[in-house]
Amino acid sequence: MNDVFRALNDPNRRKIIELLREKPMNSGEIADHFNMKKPSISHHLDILKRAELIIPEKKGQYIKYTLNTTIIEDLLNWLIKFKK
Amino acid sequence: MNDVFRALNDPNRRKIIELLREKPMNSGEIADHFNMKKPSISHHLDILKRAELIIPEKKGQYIKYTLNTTIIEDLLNWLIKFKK
DNA sequence: TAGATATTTAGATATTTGTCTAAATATATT
DNA sequence: AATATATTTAGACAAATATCTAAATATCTA
Repeated sequence: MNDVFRALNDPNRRKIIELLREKPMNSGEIADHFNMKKPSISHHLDILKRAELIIPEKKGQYIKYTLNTTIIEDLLNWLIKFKK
Repeated sequence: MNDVFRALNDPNRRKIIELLREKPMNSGEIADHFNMKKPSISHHLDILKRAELIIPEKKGQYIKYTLNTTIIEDLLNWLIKFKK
């Protein structure tokens, strides 16, 4: 759960997962939505990957990133404890 | 939403809100559950307060902290977008 | 009012984090 | 094989963060 909170604790990374909610993208397409150099995007993707919030899939010279809703589900379950 | 994610991005602060889920407490009682000095607890409470995850209420010389589930609700709603 | 208890503020320090540039790796195309 | 495109790795640096000790503030009680 630590990695997930860490990953979500950055507005750029939250924006990335919001983009991937629409459709899977490669890192170049993601980068087009930001004023940030590619290596920084790569760094953010790495943190999201380690939290398993996104799944990379090699497609030739590209890597397609897909949102992993399973982890979101886990987070929802953690939070639901507090409701009431 | 930034302040909320920031506040939750620390295991000690998550433990604090888990404690407050059981019942409201003052900062001394909270501190008893940690190996941390009082000023550090105060710092964490401040971050949780700024995120409005906890509500302080002055009770004489104590301050009683209560969990604010409204903000948890907001967070749940933000996350639900990603489900499915 | 003096002393005790609860909490915060201030200032210091070590660690973590986000970003950059430059270079490396991997795959595709000509 | 040489060049182009996509992505990552390495290394540097400034800013943010978590913790501590010491001191300040607020309230209660004798």
